[in-house]
Amino acid sequence: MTKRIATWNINSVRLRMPLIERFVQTHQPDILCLQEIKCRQAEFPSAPLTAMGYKHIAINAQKGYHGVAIASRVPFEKSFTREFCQKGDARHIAATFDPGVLGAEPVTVHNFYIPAGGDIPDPQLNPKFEHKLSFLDELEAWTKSDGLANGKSVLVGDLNIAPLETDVWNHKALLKIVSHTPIEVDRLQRVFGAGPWVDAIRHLVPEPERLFTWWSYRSPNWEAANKGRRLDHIWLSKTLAPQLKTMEILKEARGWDRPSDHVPVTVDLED
DNA sequence: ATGGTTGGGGTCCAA
Repeated sequence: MTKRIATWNINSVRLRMPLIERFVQTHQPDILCLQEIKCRQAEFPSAPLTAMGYKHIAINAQKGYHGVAIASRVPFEKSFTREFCQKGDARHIAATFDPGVLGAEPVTVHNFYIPAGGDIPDPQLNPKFEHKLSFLDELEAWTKSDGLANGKSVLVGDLNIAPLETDVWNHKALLKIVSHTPIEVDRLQRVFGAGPWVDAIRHLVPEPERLFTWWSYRSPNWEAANKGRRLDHIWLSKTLAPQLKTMEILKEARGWDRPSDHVPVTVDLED
């Protein structure tokens, strides 16, 4: 059976439960990775998710900010989190699935919410940008030391970086805008250069086709202006690439009532 | 170059 993995920066999970229900009804993801849940552990809407079939839930929460969760219809063997930059932020959670769920071998799904990085693209002047770069450095070191890509791994989430020229609406205009600056794109490339990783979305839809997963709230006519960026990602260990069948970026979700500024991204993996 | 909007928590910060 093919399994569908979805990633979605939900921007307050409590507020968006009607949107999650709508997405689940139409797309039936098996494994749903959420970022920016913005609630404490006890406030996470586990009951309605369980009622929708997501009986296996792992949460890394903090009050008010950030927070990530994995809700799955298929059981996972274990889940774990890692703290980055010793800041106490809830920006990572992972779940390891037994052989038979996502192929013949165990597969770990990592769900990330990488720091946005503030406005000024200079780590000397902007501690948030420094945090973002440090987070990426730590992630690179971890993927190397633990051989994340050598095993069977899926890495999803809001990485807050649009690495390619066609991942933004205007490459030149955004070169000094945090999310598309050469310095952070270089760091991200180092993360994924540290192992044999495949950008699942670009593997299926290569450049120069433009792909966006986020449109700012600050643009009243987001659809007409279409000044988007591809901030949300799904990467696979290269050994999983043969199982990759399809992907979808659900752009229409940006137009739903009281939307997140990010839309769901899904891939289908054959086992 | 600037300002635009949204969410959470609480009278401002993060995105």
